[in-house]
Parts: sequence; C-alpha cells; structure tokens
Amino acid sequence: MHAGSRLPDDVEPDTCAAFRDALDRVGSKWGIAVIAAAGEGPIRFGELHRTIPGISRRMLTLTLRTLERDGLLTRTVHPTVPPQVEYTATDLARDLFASTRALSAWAENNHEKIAAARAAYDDAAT
Amino acid sequence: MHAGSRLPDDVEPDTCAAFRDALDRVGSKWGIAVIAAAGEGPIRFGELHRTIPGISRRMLTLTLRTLERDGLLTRTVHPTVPPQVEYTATDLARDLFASTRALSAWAENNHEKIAAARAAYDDAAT
DNA sequence: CCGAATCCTTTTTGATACTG
DNA sequence: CAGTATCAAAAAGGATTCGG
Repeated sequence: MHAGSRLPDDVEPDTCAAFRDALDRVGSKWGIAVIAAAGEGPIRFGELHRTIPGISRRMLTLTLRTLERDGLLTRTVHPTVPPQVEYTATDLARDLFASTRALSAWAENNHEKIAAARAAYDDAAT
Repeated sequence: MHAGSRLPDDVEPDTCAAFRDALDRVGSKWGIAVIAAAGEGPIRFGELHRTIPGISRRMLTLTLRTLERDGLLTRTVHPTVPPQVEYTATDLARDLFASTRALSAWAENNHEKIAAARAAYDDAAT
C-alpha cells in the first residue's frame, strides 16, 4: 500500500496554521504597536493616537475593536465629561507580545543580511 | 523642565518596527508555508504546489520570488528536459522559522481563550 | 474626547489562459 | 515542468466629515 508518505504533512498544516492564526491577531499594520503601547498600563484613546505616529483615528478604532474582541485589550469607559476611555493589555496580550520577541530579534539581527541578499538579487537582475 | 518622558518611546519604535520588518518577510498568506515546506530539503515547484493546499501557481511563484530575493530560499535550476527547479530554505530561513515557533505556540495554547472572548464580545453586542 | 459613517486609493490575492 | 500574462475581485488602509 505504497507505505507511508514521509512528507512532513504535520510540520505546516499544524504549525503554519497556528502561526497564521497568531498573525490574524497582530499581523495588522498597527496591531503590535497598540498592544505594546497598552502594555505599559492604562492608556487613553488620545494618548494612543499621539503615541503611535501615523495612525489615523479610524485605524486606531478598528484596531482597538479587534483586539478587544479577541480578549487582548480591556476597554474602560469613565462616564465623565468629556468622555474618557482607557485601554489596557490583558495577560493574554502580554504573553503574545512576549512571543513576538524572537521574531523581532531575528529581524534586528539579520536585516543587514537581507538587505545584502536583496541588493545582490536586484542587480543580478540587471 | 517637565523632566523625562517616562513613556516607553523605545519599546515600540524599535521592537515594533523590527516585528513589522519580520512580517514583511513571512507575513504574506503563503510565506511561512513555503518556508516550512522548503525547510525539509530541496523541493520542486510542483511538489510545493501539491504540498501546500489551496495555493495557486501564480501565488506560489510570487512567494518564491520574494523569499529568494530576501535570501531565504535558494533556487536551483537543473537544465534537464523537462525543466526541474529545486528550492531550499537557507539557514537564515531556518532561523526565521524557529523564531516563529513562540508565536505558533501562543496561538495553539490560547485559541480557545480567544474564541471564548469573541463569543462573549459578540453576543454582548446583541 | 471618543468615536461612527462614507468614500476612495492601494495592496493582495485569485481565476484563467498561454508559453519555452 | 515551471513558469508568465491578464484580468478581476477582495481586503486593507487612509482622508474626511459628522455626532453624542
């Protein structure tokens, strides 16, 4: 019965899916920045907007909603006037952030190699 | 002199940028799957196409080119007929793949919590 | 201050057909 | 076999405006 497929049918159907799953949470353009900013303790909408350079109010709102929905952020409304809303990273988010460190470190350690590889590839294409 | 901004102006401008940088290499829909498949040793285009369910030839080609350009894959053409091309992950790619493990593990360990958080959020929105 | 609602542009991905 | 070329669709992101 043509024996066993030795192919690693499990190294990616499992691990890859999990990785993509994680990316669905922090893979958006601003996801990790928001989590990092909210990881220091409660932070208000306006502060986030100022702290994260370049983000629009719209994208900040969308990102916050998604993260809140997934249980990565808690949202607290203080019924003052004007309204005041605070966001805080959950433990789940802190774990997640910690888990991104390896990837960040890889990028920091290797971006020169990558730049070199690109340069080589690109001018070989001349 | 309103002293020092205690804000973590470095926890994200640095780490976050590096993380996004890594995502620019494995954040595409098929990037990590291709690296995983090519991490076992040389693999041919057709094999990749069969091994990775759902990928189109076009997307496979695009993904392979990007990864090759960044030095994550080596491409070897055997001038046979019909043509035969093999792709292999570089050490750089292996390190990268290893660095994704933490994130994958986080996703595997917590996808239930996330699902629960979502469910709670969604039917609170009723 | 915090956000929702609209509209628009850019980026990514996919379906299909063709080639050395 | 290993791609390329085109076209179309969808998703993500951004600019702007309005409201409680």
